[in-house]
Amino acid sequence: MSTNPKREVFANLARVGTALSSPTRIEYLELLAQAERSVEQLAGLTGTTVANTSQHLQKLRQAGLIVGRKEGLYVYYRLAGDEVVGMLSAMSRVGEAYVAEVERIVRLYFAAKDELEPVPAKEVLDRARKGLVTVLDVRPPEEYAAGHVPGAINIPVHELEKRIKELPKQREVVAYCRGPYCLMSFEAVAKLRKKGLRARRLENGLPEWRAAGLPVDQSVKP
Amino acid sequence: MSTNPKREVFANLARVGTALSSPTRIEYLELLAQAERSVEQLAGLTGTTVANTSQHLQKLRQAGLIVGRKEGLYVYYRLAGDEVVGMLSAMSRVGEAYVAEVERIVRLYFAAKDELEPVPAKEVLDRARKGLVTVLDVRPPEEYAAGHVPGAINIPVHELEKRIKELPKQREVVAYCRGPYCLMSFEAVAKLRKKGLRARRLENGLPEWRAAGLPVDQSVKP
DNA sequence: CTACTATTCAATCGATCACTTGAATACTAG
DNA sequence: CTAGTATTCAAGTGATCGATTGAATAGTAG
Repeated sequence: MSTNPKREVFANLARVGTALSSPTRIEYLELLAQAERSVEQLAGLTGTTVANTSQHLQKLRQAGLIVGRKEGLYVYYRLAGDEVVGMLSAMSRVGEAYVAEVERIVRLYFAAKDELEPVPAKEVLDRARKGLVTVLDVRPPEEYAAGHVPGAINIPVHELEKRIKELPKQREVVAYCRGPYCLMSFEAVAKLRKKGLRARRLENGLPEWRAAGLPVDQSVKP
Repeated sequence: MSTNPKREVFANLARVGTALSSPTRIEYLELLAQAERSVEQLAGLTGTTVANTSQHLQKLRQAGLIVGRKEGLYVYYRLAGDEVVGMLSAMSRVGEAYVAEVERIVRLYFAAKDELEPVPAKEVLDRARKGLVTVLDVRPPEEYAAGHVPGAINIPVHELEKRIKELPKQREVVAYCRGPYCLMSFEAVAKLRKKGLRARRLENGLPEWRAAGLPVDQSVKP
Protein backbone atom coordinates (compact mmCIF):
# COMPACT_ATOMS: atom_id res chain seq x y z
CA MET A 1 0.00 0.00 0.00
CA SER A 2 2.92 2.34 -0.71
CA THR A 3 1.17 4.85 -2.98
CA ASN A 4 -2.47 4.20 -3.64
CA PRO A 5 -3.24 4.85 -7.33
CA LYS A 6 -6.91 5.31 -6.57
CA ARG A 7 -6.04 8.05 -4.13
CA GLU A 8 -4.06 9.75 -6.85
CA VAL A 9 -7.05 9.70 -9.16
CA PHE A 10 -9.25 11.05 -6.41
CA ALA A 11 -6.75 13.79 -5.74
CA ASN A 12 -6.97 14.76 -9.39
CA LEU A 13 -10.75 14.83 -9.26
CA ALA A 14 -10.58 16.85 -6.08
CA ARG A 15 -8.52 19.41 -7.94
CA VAL A 16 -11.38 19.77 -10.39
CA GLY A 17 -13.76 20.01 -7.45
CA THR A 18 -11.69 22.73 -5.84
CA ALA A 19 -11.81 24.70 -9.06
CA LEU A 20 -15.60 24.45 -8.89
CA SER A 21 -15.81 25.47 -5.25
CA SER A 22 -15.98 29.20 -5.87
CA PRO A 23 -19.08 30.99 -7.18
CA THR A 24 -16.87 33.48 -8.96
CA ARG A 25 -15.07 30.77 -10.84
CA ILE A 26 -18.34 29.15 -11.88
CA GLU A 27 -19.41 32.50 -13.23
CA TYR A 28 -16.20 32.70 -15.26
CA LEU A 29 -16.90 29.25 -16.63
CA GLU A 30 -20.39 30.24 -17.69
CA LEU A 31 -19.04 33.31 -19.46
CA LEU A 32 -16.30 31.31 -21.16
CA ALA A 33 -18.87 28.77 -22.29
CA GLN A 34 -20.33 31.50 -24.50
CA ALA A 35 -17.16 32.77 -26.12
CA GLU A 36 -13.47 33.10 -25.48
CA ARG A 37 -12.47 36.29 -23.68
CA SER A 38 -9.45 38.14 -22.40
CA VAL A 39 -8.63 38.53 -18.73
CA GLU A 40 -9.58 42.17 -18.80
CA GLN A 41 -12.96 41.45 -20.38
CA LEU A 42 -13.75 38.86 -17.75
CA ALA A 43 -12.70 41.19 -14.96
CA GLY A 44 -15.03 43.85 -16.32
CA LEU A 45 -17.93 41.43 -16.68
CA THR A 46 -17.70 40.15 -13.12
CA GLY A 47 -16.66 43.38 -11.45
CA THR A 48 -13.46 42.07 -9.92
CA THR A 49 -9.89 43.28 -10.25
CA VAL A 50 -7.70 42.06 -13.08
CA ALA A 51 -5.15 40.46 -10.75
CA ASN A 52 -7.83 38.55 -8.91
CA THR A 53 -9.41 37.42 -12.16
CA SER A 54 -6.05 36.25 -13.44
CA GLN A 55 -5.54 34.15 -10.33
CA HIS A 56 -8.95 32.53 -10.63
CA LEU A 57 -8.35 31.79 -14.28
CA GLN A 58 -5.09 30.12 -13.47
CA LYS A 59 -6.78 27.87 -10.96
CA LEU A 60 -9.28 26.89 -13.61
CA ARG A 61 -6.46 26.31 -16.06
CA GLN A 62 -4.52 24.18 -13.61
CA ALA A 63 -7.62 22.08 -13.09
CA GLY A 64 -7.80 21.59 -16.84
CA LEU A 65 -11.14 23.32 -17.27
CA ILE A 66 -10.00 26.19 -19.46
CA VAL A 67 -7.12 26.89 -21.80
CA GLY A 68 -5.45 30.16 -22.70
CA ARG A 69 -4.21 31.46 -26.01
CA LYS A 70 -1.88 34.39 -26.21
CA GLU A 71 -2.44 36.79 -29.07
CA GLY A 72 -0.33 39.91 -28.97
CA LEU A 73 -0.84 41.68 -25.71
CA TYR A 74 -3.93 39.69 -24.75
CA VAL A 75 -4.48 36.22 -23.38
CA TYR A 76 -7.78 34.76 -24.51
CA TYR A 77 -9.24 32.00 -22.37
CA ARG A 78 -11.82 29.48 -23.42
CA LEU A 79 -13.29 26.23 -22.12
CA ALA A 80 -10.99 23.27 -22.53
CA GLY A 81 -13.82 21.33 -24.16
CA ASP A 82 -17.51 20.57 -24.29
CA GLU A 83 -17.02 18.03 -21.54
CA VAL A 84 -16.75 20.96 -19.16
CA VAL A 85 -20.25 22.09 -20.09
CA GLY A 86 -21.49 18.57 -19.52
CA MET A 87 -19.92 18.53 -16.11
CA LEU A 88 -21.49 21.82 -15.15
CA SER A 89 -24.86 20.57 -16.34
CA ALA A 90 -24.44 17.45 -14.25
CA MET A 91 -23.63 19.60 -11.24
CA SER A 92 -26.66 21.76 -11.85
CA ARG A 93 -28.84 18.72 -12.10
CA VAL A 94 -27.59 17.41 -8.78
CA GLY A 95 -27.91 20.84 -7.24
CA GLU A 96 -31.44 21.31 -8.44
CA ALA A 97 -32.56 17.86 -7.49
CA TYR A 98 -31.08 17.66 -4.04
CA VAL A 99 -30.21 21.02 -2.69
CA ALA A 100 -33.33 22.55 -1.25
CA GLU A 101 -31.83 25.99 -1.46
CA VAL A 102 -31.26 25.85 -5.17
CA GLU A 103 -34.76 24.65 -5.72
CA ARG A 104 -36.12 27.49 -3.69
CA ILE A 105 -34.22 30.08 -5.72
CA VAL A 106 -35.18 28.48 -8.96
CA ARG A 107 -38.81 28.56 -7.93
CA LEU A 108 -38.55 32.12 -6.78
CA TYR A 109 -36.89 33.73 -9.73
CA PHE A 110 -37.11 31.44 -12.66
CA ALA A 111 -40.39 29.95 -12.42
CA ALA A 112 -43.72 30.42 -13.16
CA LYS A 113 -42.26 27.18 -14.29
CA ASP A 114 -45.55 25.88 -15.63
CA GLU A 115 -46.30 29.00 -17.61
CA LEU A 116 -42.82 29.26 -19.02
CA GLU A 117 -42.42 25.64 -19.89
CA PRO A 118 -39.28 25.26 -21.97
CA VAL A 119 -39.01 23.70 -25.38
CA PRO A 120 -36.69 20.71 -25.86
CA ALA A 121 -33.72 21.31 -28.12
CA LYS A 122 -34.56 18.71 -30.76
CA GLU A 123 -38.08 19.98 -31.16
CA VAL A 124 -36.72 23.45 -31.82
CA LEU A 125 -34.29 22.25 -34.44
CA ASP A 126 -37.00 20.42 -36.38
CA ARG A 127 -39.52 23.21 -36.21
CA ALA A 128 -36.98 25.88 -37.04
CA ARG A 129 -35.96 24.03 -40.19
CA LYS A 130 -39.59 23.78 -41.21
CA GLY A 131 -40.00 27.50 -40.66
CA LEU A 132 -42.55 26.97 -37.91
CA VAL A 133 -40.72 28.95 -35.24
CA THR A 134 -38.37 31.91 -35.03
CA VAL A 135 -35.31 31.17 -32.93
CA LEU A 136 -34.16 34.20 -30.97
CA ASP A 137 -30.71 34.62 -29.39
CA VAL A 138 -30.90 37.34 -26.72
CA ARG A 139 -27.22 37.34 -25.75
CA PRO A 140 -24.72 40.09 -26.55
CA PRO A 141 -23.55 40.20 -30.17
CA GLU A 142 -20.02 38.97 -29.46
CA GLU A 143 -21.36 35.82 -27.86
CA TYR A 144 -23.74 35.34 -30.75
CA ALA A 145 -20.81 35.74 -33.14
CA ALA A 146 -18.82 33.08 -31.34
CA GLY A 147 -21.56 30.55 -31.93
CA HIS A 148 -25.33 30.37 -32.21
CA VAL A 149 -28.21 28.13 -33.17
CA PRO A 150 -28.39 27.98 -36.99
CA GLY A 151 -30.84 30.52 -38.30
CA ALA A 152 -31.24 32.27 -34.98
CA ILE A 153 -31.86 36.01 -34.94
CA ASN A 154 -29.73 37.99 -32.50
CA ILE A 155 -31.45 40.72 -30.52
CA PRO A 156 -29.91 41.41 -27.09
CA VAL A 157 -32.60 41.42 -24.46
CA HIS A 158 -32.28 45.12 -23.64
CA GLU A 159 -32.86 46.04 -27.27
CA LEU A 160 -35.78 43.71 -27.65
CA GLU A 161 -38.54 46.26 -27.24
CA LYS A 162 -37.32 48.66 -29.87
CA ARG A 163 -36.36 45.96 -32.36
CA ILE A 164 -39.36 43.75 -31.90
CA LYS A 165 -40.61 44.47 -35.39
CA GLU A 166 -37.68 42.44 -36.78
CA LEU A 167 -39.53 39.34 -35.65
CA PRO A 168 -42.31 37.80 -37.75
CA LYS A 169 -45.45 38.57 -35.82
CA GLN A 170 -47.42 35.43 -36.53
CA ARG A 171 -44.72 32.85 -35.92
CA GLU A 172 -43.94 31.50 -32.46
CA VAL A 173 -40.64 32.67 -30.98
CA VAL A 174 -38.25 30.39 -29.09
CA ALA A 175 -35.74 32.41 -27.08
CA TYR A 176 -32.49 31.23 -25.55
CA CYS A 177 -29.47 32.70 -23.79
CA ARG A 178 -26.48 31.48 -21.81
CA GLY A 179 -27.80 28.53 -19.90
CA PRO A 180 -30.44 27.16 -17.57
CA TYR A 181 -29.70 29.76 -14.91
CA CYS A 182 -29.54 32.72 -17.21
CA LEU A 183 -32.42 35.10 -16.76
CA MET A 184 -32.29 36.82 -20.11
CA SER A 185 -34.50 34.38 -21.96
CA PHE A 186 -37.15 34.53 -19.22
CA GLU A 187 -37.12 38.27 -19.54
CA ALA A 188 -37.35 38.06 -23.30
CA VAL A 189 -40.31 35.70 -23.24
CA ALA A 190 -42.10 37.96 -20.80
CA LYS A 191 -41.54 41.00 -23.01
CA LEU A 192 -42.59 39.22 -26.17
CA ARG A 193 -45.80 37.97 -24.60
CA LYS A 194 -46.58 41.44 -23.39
CA LYS A 195 -46.41 42.56 -27.01
CA GLY A 196 -48.80 39.85 -28.06
CA LEU A 197 -46.37 37.37 -29.59
CA ARG A 198 -46.37 33.71 -28.79
CA ALA A 199 -43.05 32.96 -27.12
CA ARG A 200 -41.33 30.20 -25.18
CA ARG A 201 -37.90 29.46 -23.80
CA LEU A 202 -35.43 26.95 -25.11
CA GLU A 203 -34.80 24.48 -22.30
CA ASN A 204 -31.12 25.35 -22.07
CA GLY A 205 -28.55 27.78 -23.40
CA LEU A 206 -26.15 27.60 -26.26
CA PRO A 207 -23.34 25.80 -24.38
CA GLU A 208 -25.65 22.89 -23.63
CA TRP A 209 -26.90 22.94 -27.23
CA ARG A 210 -23.36 22.66 -28.48
CA ALA A 211 -22.42 20.02 -25.93
CA ALA A 212 -25.38 17.95 -27.10
CA GLY A 213 -23.75 17.79 -30.51
CA LEU A 214 -26.35 19.94 -32.23
CA PRO A 215 -25.18 22.17 -35.10
CA VAL A 216 -23.77 25.60 -34.30
CA ASP A 217 -23.22 28.45 -36.72
CA GLN A 218 -20.41 30.90 -36.35
CA SER A 219 -19.93 34.37 -37.76
CA VAL A 220 -16.82 34.47 -39.88
CA LYS A 221 -14.01 36.69 -38.74
CA PRO A 222 -12.85 39.33 -41.22
CA MET B 1 -33.55 41.69 -10.49
CA SER B 2 -32.46 43.31 -7.22
CA THR B 3 -30.16 40.60 -5.91
CA ASN B 4 -28.60 38.62 -8.67
CA PRO B 5 -30.26 35.22 -8.59
CA LYS B 6 -27.58 33.80 -10.82
CA ARG B 7 -25.01 34.55 -8.16
CA GLU B 8 -27.14 32.81 -5.59
CA VAL B 9 -27.44 29.71 -7.72
CA PHE B 10 -23.72 29.77 -8.42
CA ALA B 11 -23.06 30.01 -4.71
CA ASN B 12 -25.05 26.83 -4.22
CA LEU B 13 -23.33 25.07 -7.07
CA ALA B 14 -20.08 26.10 -5.46
CA ARG B 15 -21.24 24.33 -2.31
CA VAL B 16 -21.50 21.16 -4.38
CA GLY B 17 -18.05 21.92 -5.74
CA THR B 18 -16.68 22.37 -2.25
CA ALA B 19 -18.08 19.00 -1.27
CA LEU B 20 -16.14 17.52 -4.19
CA SER B 21 -12.92 19.31 -3.35
CA SER B 22 -11.55 16.70 -0.98
CA PRO B 23 -10.09 13.36 -2.12
CA THR B 24 -11.36 11.74 1.05
CA ARG B 25 -14.93 12.81 0.37
CA ILE B 26 -14.75 11.55 -3.20
CA GLU B 27 -13.59 8.24 -1.81
CA TYR B 28 -16.63 8.17 0.48
CA LEU B 29 -18.83 8.88 -2.51
CA GLU B 30 -17.32 6.02 -4.45
CA LEU B 31 -17.85 3.69 -1.53
CA LEU B 32 -21.42 4.86 -1.09
CA ALA B 33 -22.05 4.35 -4.79
CA GLN B 34 -21.61 0.63 -4.18
CA ALA B 35 -23.86 0.29 -1.16
CA GLU B 36 -25.15 2.20 1.82
CA ARG B 37 -22.91 2.06 4.87
CA SER B 38 -22.71 3.23 8.43
CA VAL B 39 -20.31 5.87 9.67
CA GLU B 40 -18.21 3.32 11.43
CA GLN B 41 -17.91 1.14 8.35
CA LEU B 42 -16.80 4.09 6.25
CA ALA B 43 -14.28 5.14 8.86
CA GLY B 44 -12.81 1.67 8.86
CA LEU B 45 -12.68 1.50 5.05
CA THR B 46 -10.84 4.78 4.68
CA GLY B 47 -8.68 4.53 7.75
CA THR B 48 -9.83 7.78 9.34
CA THR B 49 -11.37 8.45 12.71
CA VAL B 50 -15.09 8.19 13.24
CA ALA B 51 -15.48 11.83 14.18
CA ASN B 52 -13.65 12.97 11.09
CA THR B 53 -15.72 10.68 8.91
CA SER B 54 -18.90 12.00 10.44
CA GLN B 55 -17.90 15.55 9.63
CA HIS B 56 -17.12 14.74 6.02
CA LEU B 57 -20.40 12.93 5.64
CA GLN B 58 -22.25 15.92 6.93
CA LYS B 59 -20.61 18.15 4.37
CA LEU B 60 -21.70 15.77 1.68
CA ARG B 61 -25.18 15.70 3.11
CA GLN B 62 -25.40 19.48 3.27
CA ALA B 63 -24.39 19.63 -0.36
CA GLY B 64 -27.23 17.25 -1.14
CA LEU B 65 -25.03 14.45 -2.42
CA ILE B 66 -25.91 11.83 0.18
CA VAL B 67 -28.76 11.10 2.55
CA GLY B 68 -28.75 9.36 5.90
CA ARG B 69 -31.17 6.87 7.38
CA LYS B 70 -31.16 6.09 11.05
CA GLU B 71 -31.80 2.53 12.08
CA GLY B 72 -31.38 1.73 15.72
CA LEU B 73 -27.98 2.80 16.86
CA TYR B 74 -26.59 3.19 13.36
CA VAL B 75 -26.89 5.85 10.70
CA TYR B 76 -26.69 4.43 7.21
CA TYR B 77 -25.68 6.82 4.45
CA ARG B 78 -26.26 6.37 0.75
CA LEU B 79 -26.04 8.47 -2.41
CA ALA B 80 -28.90 10.89 -2.85
CA GLY B 81 -29.51 9.59 -6.35
CA ASP B 82 -28.04 8.32 -9.59
CA GLU B 83 -27.43 11.84 -10.77
CA VAL B 84 -24.55 11.95 -8.33
CA VAL B 85 -22.89 9.08 -10.15
CA GLY B 86 -23.44 10.88 -13.42
CA MET B 87 -21.82 13.97 -12.03
CA LEU B 88 -18.80 12.03 -10.82
CA SER B 89 -18.49 10.44 -14.23
CA ALA B 90 -18.58 13.83 -15.88
CA MET B 91 -15.89 15.03 -13.52
CA SER B 92 -13.75 12.00 -14.24
CA ARG B 93 -14.09 12.59 -17.95
CA VAL B 94 -12.89 16.15 -17.60
CA GLY B 95 -10.15 15.26 -15.17
CA GLU B 96 -8.86 12.39 -17.19
CA ALA B 97 -9.12 14.12 -20.49
CA TYR B 98 -7.46 17.35 -19.57
CA VAL B 99 -5.46 16.98 -16.40
CA ALA B 100 -3.86 13.59 -16.22
CA GLU B 101 -3.20 13.29 -19.91
CA VAL B 102 -1.65 16.69 -20.19
CA GLU B 103 0.53 16.18 -17.17
CA ARG B 104 1.78 12.84 -18.37
CA ILE B 105 2.67 14.01 -21.84
CA VAL B 106 4.15 17.27 -20.71
CA ARG B 107 6.53 15.37 -18.51
CA LEU B 108 7.32 13.14 -21.43
CA TYR B 109 7.90 15.75 -24.08
CA PHE B 110 8.56 19.04 -22.43
CA ALA B 111 12.29 18.41 -22.24
CA ALA B 112 12.47 17.82 -25.95
CA LYS B 113 10.65 20.97 -26.89
CA ASP B 114 13.51 22.29 -28.98
CA GLU B 115 13.41 19.23 -31.19
CA LEU B 116 9.70 19.66 -31.68
CA GLU B 117 9.88 23.19 -32.99
CA PRO B 118 6.55 24.11 -34.54
CA VAL B 119 5.89 25.30 -38.07
CA PRO B 120 4.23 28.69 -38.62
CA ALA B 121 0.76 28.55 -40.11
CA LYS B 122 1.49 30.54 -43.28
CA GLU B 123 4.46 28.41 -44.15
CA VAL B 124 2.29 25.32 -43.91
CA LEU B 125 -0.37 26.74 -46.18
CA ASP B 126 2.12 27.59 -48.90
CA ARG B 127 3.96 24.32 -48.76
CA ALA B 128 0.78 22.26 -48.58
CA ARG B 129 -0.52 23.93 -51.74
CA LYS B 130 2.72 23.10 -53.49
CA GLY B 131 2.43 19.49 -52.36
CA LEU B 132 5.60 19.70 -50.31
CA VAL B 133 4.06 18.59 -47.01
CA THR B 134 1.26 16.34 -45.81
CA VAL B 135 -1.00 18.07 -43.30
CA LEU B 136 -2.28 15.71 -40.62
CA ASP B 137 -5.26 16.37 -38.35
CA VAL B 138 -4.99 14.08 -35.32
CA ARG B 139 -8.24 15.12 -33.64
CA PRO B 140 -11.36 12.95 -33.39
CA PRO B 141 -13.36 12.65 -36.64
CA GLU B 142 -16.25 14.80 -35.43
CA GLU B 143 -13.93 17.71 -34.75
CA TYR B 144 -12.30 17.23 -38.13
CA ALA B 145 -15.73 17.26 -39.73
CA ALA B 146 -16.57 20.54 -38.05
CA GLY B 147 -13.61 22.23 -39.70
CA HIS B 148 -10.08 21.43 -40.79
CA VAL B 149 -7.11 22.72 -42.72
CA PRO B 150 -7.83 22.27 -46.46
CA GLY B 151 -6.36 19.02 -47.73
CA ALA B 152 -5.56 17.71 -44.27
CA ILE B 153 -5.75 13.98 -43.65
CA ASN B 154 -7.62 12.94 -40.50
CA ILE B 155 -6.09 10.18 -38.42
CA PRO B 156 -6.88 10.38 -34.68
CA VAL B 157 -3.72 10.09 -32.67
CA HIS B 158 -4.62 6.75 -31.11
CA GLU B 159 -5.12 5.20 -34.55
CA LEU B 160 -1.93 6.64 -35.92
CA GLU B 161 0.26 3.58 -35.56
CA LYS B 162 -2.02 1.22 -37.42
CA ARG B 163 -2.96 3.71 -40.15
CA ILE B 164 0.48 5.15 -40.71
CA LYS B 165 0.67 3.67 -44.21
CA GLU B 166 -2.01 6.12 -45.34
CA LEU B 167 0.67 8.81 -45.22
CA PRO B 168 3.16 9.31 -48.08
CA LYS B 169 6.42 8.09 -46.70
CA GLN B 170 8.77 10.54 -48.38
CA ARG B 171 6.87 13.77 -47.73
CA GLU B 172 7.24 15.71 -44.51
CA VAL B 173 4.20 15.58 -42.21
CA VAL B 174 2.84 18.60 -40.33
CA ALA B 175 0.52 17.56 -37.53
CA TYR B 176 -1.96 19.70 -35.65
CA CYS B 177 -4.73 19.27 -33.12
CA ARG B 178 -6.90 21.42 -30.87
CA GLY B 179 -4.65 24.24 -29.90
CA PRO B 180 -1.36 25.35 -28.39
CA TYR B 181 -2.07 23.51 -25.15
CA CYS B 182 -3.29 20.36 -26.80
CA LEU B 183 -0.63 17.71 -26.76
CA MET B 184 -1.99 15.22 -29.24
CA SER B 185 0.17 16.67 -31.98
CA PHE B 186 3.28 16.29 -29.81
CA GLU B 187 2.40 12.66 -29.39
CA ALA B 188 1.75 12.27 -33.11
CA VAL B 189 5.07 13.80 -34.09
CA ALA B 190 6.90 11.54 -31.67
CA LYS B 191 5.18 8.47 -33.09
CA LEU B 192 5.82 9.47 -36.69
CA ARG B 193 9.50 10.10 -36.08
CA LYS B 194 9.80 6.77 -34.39
CA LYS B 195 8.55 5.22 -37.63
CA GLY B 196 11.14 7.10 -39.62
CA LEU B 197 8.99 9.85 -41.10
CA ARG B 198 9.94 13.49 -41.04
CA ALA B 199 7.35 15.24 -38.90
CA ARG B 200 6.75 18.55 -37.20
CA ARG B 201 3.95 20.27 -35.34
CA LEU B 202 1.82 23.13 -36.59
CA GLU B 203 2.38 26.03 -34.25
CA ASN B 204 -1.25 26.10 -33.14
CA GLY B 205 -4.46 24.18 -33.51
CA LEU B 206 -7.39 24.66 -35.83
CA PRO B 207 -9.19 27.38 -33.84
CA GLU B 208 -6.16 29.64 -34.11
CA TRP B 209 -5.83 28.78 -37.78
CA ARG B 210 -9.42 29.83 -38.31
CA ALA B 211 -9.01 32.94 -36.14
CA ALA B 212 -6.06 33.97 -38.25
CA GLY B 213 -8.38 34.15 -41.23
CA LEU B 214 -6.85 31.16 -43.00
CA PRO B 215 -9.13 28.92 -45.09
CA VAL B 216 -11.03 26.13 -43.39
CA ASP B 217 -12.79 23.18 -45.01
CA GLN B 218 -15.86 21.69 -43.45
CA SER B 219 -17.63 18.38 -43.90
CA VAL B 220 -21.29 18.97 -44.59
CA LYS B 221 -23.73 17.74 -41.98
CA PRO B 222 -26.46 15.40 -43.21
C1' DC C 1 -32.58 2.70 36.24
C1' DT C 2 -27.25 1.75 34.58
C1' DA C 3 -23.79 0.37 31.27
C1' DC C 4 -22.57 0.56 26.73
C1' DT C 5 -22.24 2.01 21.78
C1' DA C 6 -22.74 4.87 17.46
C1' DT C 7 -22.89 9.27 16.15
C1' DT C 8 -22.53 14.15 16.53
C1' DC C 9 -20.97 18.50 18.58
C1' DA C 10 -17.47 21.89 20.14
C1' DA C 11 -12.95 23.70 20.67
C1' DT C 12 -8.47 23.88 18.79
C1' DC C 13 -4.38 24.23 15.55
C1' DG C 14 -1.92 24.40 11.28
C1' DA C 15 -2.76 24.77 6.30
C1' DT C 16 -4.98 26.64 2.57
C1' DC C 17 -7.98 30.07 0.23
C1' DA C 18 -9.86 34.63 -1.52
C1' DC C 19 -8.76 38.99 -2.10
C1' DT C 20 -5.80 43.21 -2.08
C1' DT C 21 -1.69 45.73 -3.17
C1' DG C 22 2.39 46.70 -5.64
C1' DA C 23 5.92 45.17 -8.59
C1' DA C 24 7.68 42.24 -12.51
C1' DT C 25 7.07 40.34 -17.09
C1' DA C 26 5.76 40.27 -21.94
C1' DC C 27 4.33 42.38 -25.77
C1' DT C 28 3.16 46.54 -29.06
C1' DA C 29 3.70 51.06 -30.97
C1' DG C 30 6.49 54.76 -32.15
C1' DC D 1 15.68 52.21 -27.92
C1' DT D 2 11.33 54.25 -24.71
C1' DA D 3 6.52 54.55 -23.30
C1' DG D 4 2.48 52.23 -22.49
C1' DT D 5 -0.66 48.24 -21.72
C1' DA D 6 -2.24 43.35 -20.50
C1' DT D 7 -1.15 39.89 -17.71
C1' DT D 8 1.18 37.54 -14.14
C1' DC D 9 3.81 37.13 -9.92
C1' DA D 10 4.73 37.82 -4.94
C1' DA D 11 3.72 39.17 -0.35
C1' DG D 12 0.34 40.01 3.28
C1' DT D 13 -4.23 39.58 5.78
C1' DG D 14 -8.53 37.74 7.44
C1' DA D 15 -11.53 33.72 6.67
C1' DT D 16 -12.36 29.00 5.99
C1' DC D 17 -11.00 24.06 5.86
C1' DG D 18 -9.26 19.44 7.49
C1' DA D 19 -8.01 16.92 11.13
C1' DT D 20 -7.59 15.91 16.17
C1' DT D 21 -9.34 15.62 20.77
C1' DG D 22 -12.73 15.21 24.25
C1' DA D 23 -17.34 15.68 25.60
C1' DA D 24 -22.48 15.48 24.60
C1' DT D 25 -26.48 13.17 22.49
C1' DA D 26 -29.39 9.33 21.21
C1' DG D 27 -30.34 4.86 21.15
C1' DT D 28 -30.02 -0.43 22.90
C1' DA D 29 -29.57 -4.12 26.26
C1' DG D 30 -29.85 -5.80 30.72
